[in-house]
Amino acid sequence: MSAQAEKQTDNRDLVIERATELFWRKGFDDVSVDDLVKATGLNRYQLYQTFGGKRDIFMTILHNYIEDSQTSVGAILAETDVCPYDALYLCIEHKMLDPEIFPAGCLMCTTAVDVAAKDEEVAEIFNQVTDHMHEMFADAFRRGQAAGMVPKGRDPDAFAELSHALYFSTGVQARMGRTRESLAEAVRKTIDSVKP
Amino acid sequence: MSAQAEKQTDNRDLVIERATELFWRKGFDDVSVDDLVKATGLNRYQLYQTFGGKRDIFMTILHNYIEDSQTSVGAILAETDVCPYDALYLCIEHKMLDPEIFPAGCLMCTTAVDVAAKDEEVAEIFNQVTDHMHEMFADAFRRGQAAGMVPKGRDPDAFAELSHALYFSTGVQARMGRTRESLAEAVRKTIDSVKP
DNA sequence: TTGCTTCTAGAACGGGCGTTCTGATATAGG
DNA sequence: CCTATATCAGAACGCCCGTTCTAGAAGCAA
Repeated sequence: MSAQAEKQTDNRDLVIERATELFWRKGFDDVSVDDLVKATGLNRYQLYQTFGGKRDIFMTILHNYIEDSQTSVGAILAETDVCPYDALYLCIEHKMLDPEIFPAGCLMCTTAVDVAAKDEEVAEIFNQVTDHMHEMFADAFRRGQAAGMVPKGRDPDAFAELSHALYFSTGVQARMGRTRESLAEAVRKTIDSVKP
Repeated sequence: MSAQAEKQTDNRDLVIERATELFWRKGFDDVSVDDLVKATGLNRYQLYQTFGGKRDIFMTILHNYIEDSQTSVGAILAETDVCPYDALYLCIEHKMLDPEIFPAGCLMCTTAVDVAAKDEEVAEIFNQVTDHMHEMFADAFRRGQAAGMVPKGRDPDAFAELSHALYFSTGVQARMGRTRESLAEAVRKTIDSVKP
């Protein structure tokens, strides 16, 4: 019983992981329920019973993806001996420039363009996530200021906005055929050029 | 004959304008041929005879959009009495923050995420456009340096990459429910914070 | 008017979608 | 072993898509 429950959990996590990979790479519209059946190993019956439908599966993996993103970005920004600008690069590198992920970009970024534009619920979620991420980057910058790593005169909110800009633009450019190396160098160069 | 030819041209331009508006706002996949028939006033027969099919219509309006973008961005960057950073803001404002356009974002940006990721021809076009835009921004920066408006020590390529980053991220954020005012202020603030 | 070409509106077609249904199969309790 | 419940694979359904086809209206020269 306990072993079975555990196996169920494992399965669910694995299913979410496989579905995430699919939506991330192809975008919501280009993933069919057939694709999900093939990728997850679940049949239609299980898929509909467990999640409810295609959009419900998507919402589940989206929430999961957001939580993971916030956790990993938070962990990188929490490193007290890394200057905020370098931490920003590490966040982008970790989320989008890993060869395992590239050129899928960022699921939030892709979803923002093709789903959020026509789905208010998703748009509202993204507004909240964006606000939260903004605070995380601004806080990291303030900690960097307190630690004397970045000048006190700079505006933490401006740093947060710059972070968003680099993050989202990397998510777009990854999907439009630019090479990983070229993109990584561009991000690195841009950050270096605005570093105090 | 000449009047008819002129009317034809007018019609074609109008058709392209209407189709562009549709694809820009909704994205390639969410525009049906029925939508195009209703929006353009052309019937299926004319549409297929004139352009060839949905993807051909899209490629036509995409090329047209790119040409217009390069022209208008080039014109803004050519203003010799505006510093490159301010010109960058004006470009973004003109292309994406106009209330007439907002919150459609940028057609290239949207297409990059949902079409270019699965269409090599479109990806190749975007690589060329991106390179061209990069040169335009870098050149403008060099002219600004020559005119003494920005310090000679800064890297024009880094400025061009920053321009891309702000441009693309604005294209994403416009479509995810952020208000025009908030986005405009964010762009303004980010640019100000990295200005020398 | 007649006869011929051009254009029009929408029906028709084949295919893929998300979702639901169903008859066969596996599993578990008596 | 037998029966009842749970699970399965995929057939079926209704819908919308891009594209093609077609019967008839409109335009026009003779």
